[in-house]
Amino acid sequence: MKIGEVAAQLSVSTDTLRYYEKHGLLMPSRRTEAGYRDYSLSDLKQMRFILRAKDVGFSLTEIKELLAIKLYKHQHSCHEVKSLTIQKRDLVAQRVAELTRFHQSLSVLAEKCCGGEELADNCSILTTLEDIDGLTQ
Amino acid sequence: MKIGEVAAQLSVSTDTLRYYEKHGLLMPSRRTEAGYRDYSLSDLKQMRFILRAKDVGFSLTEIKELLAIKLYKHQHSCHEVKSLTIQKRDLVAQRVAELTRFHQSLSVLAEKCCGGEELADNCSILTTLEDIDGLTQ
DNA sequence: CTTGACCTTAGTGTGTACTCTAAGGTTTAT
DNA sequence: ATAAACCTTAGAGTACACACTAAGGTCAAG
Repeated sequence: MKIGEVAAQLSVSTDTLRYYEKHGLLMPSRRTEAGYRDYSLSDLKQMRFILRAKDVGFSLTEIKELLAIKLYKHQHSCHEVKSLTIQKRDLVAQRVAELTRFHQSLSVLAEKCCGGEELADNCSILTTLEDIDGLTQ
Repeated sequence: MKIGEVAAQLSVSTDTLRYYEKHGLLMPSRRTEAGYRDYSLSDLKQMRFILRAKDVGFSLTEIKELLAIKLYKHQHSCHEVKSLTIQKRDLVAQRVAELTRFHQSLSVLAEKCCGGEELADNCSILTTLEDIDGLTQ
């Protein structure tokens, strides 16, 4: 399959496929005489793997690690794979916690403000942001 | 106050202060004869505002908007300020939802895997990532 | 045989928030 | 007078994941 067909079938851009190739995530098995990329079914399968891994939140760098393990499965243990997954999960959990704090603070700010057409001269959002410890107390 | 003193007092780098200036967030009121930045107390106050706004999750671009409103409070309404806050809160909520889905998927993956020293030949994380709909079903 | 759709490469641009570097000037203490 | 500690600028580098561009080659249909 040519790059355009793969792109259409998987709903990605040809740029993305070339980008992944450049970064060692997906090399098409062969090239045509004219130098066009020629993707095999197994290439397609690998691209689906990449997209699914992205879907669950792995970065391209992490996916590259997963692919390396996948390629030589018998040289790696389940422990390694699970470890990567847990690490990522914990990182995501941290980020969720941080964003949840943001959300909480923004909610507090929003509740304090009347939100009316009054001039913002005494807007409680603005004053709270000026005021030390305005959100934590 | 010189840039180094401000930086030390607010625990930021001098680079950050220069960066904020370059991007229109904080202009020191004056310069010394030698061209050194000379920050006033009001500049310090504004920097604290910026840092607090960052703490609650506003981006520098959004903080710039807030500062513009703050500077001409009587030309803006509480509605505008609250609107920015709510918008940001909702954006954060979306991101939290996305990351929570990631977290959920990663947890499912992790639970499926034994995590032992077995070779990864049949690792369920790897096979699930290959398998269409493996996570949503 | 030419038009249009496709492909190639290398390289640049995007957004976010800095961080670092080079090459130099200033201030303060000794 | 000189060294250390500070300051200045412009510009490059970092991470992430692409998107876009230019300049050109290839392929299928009419």
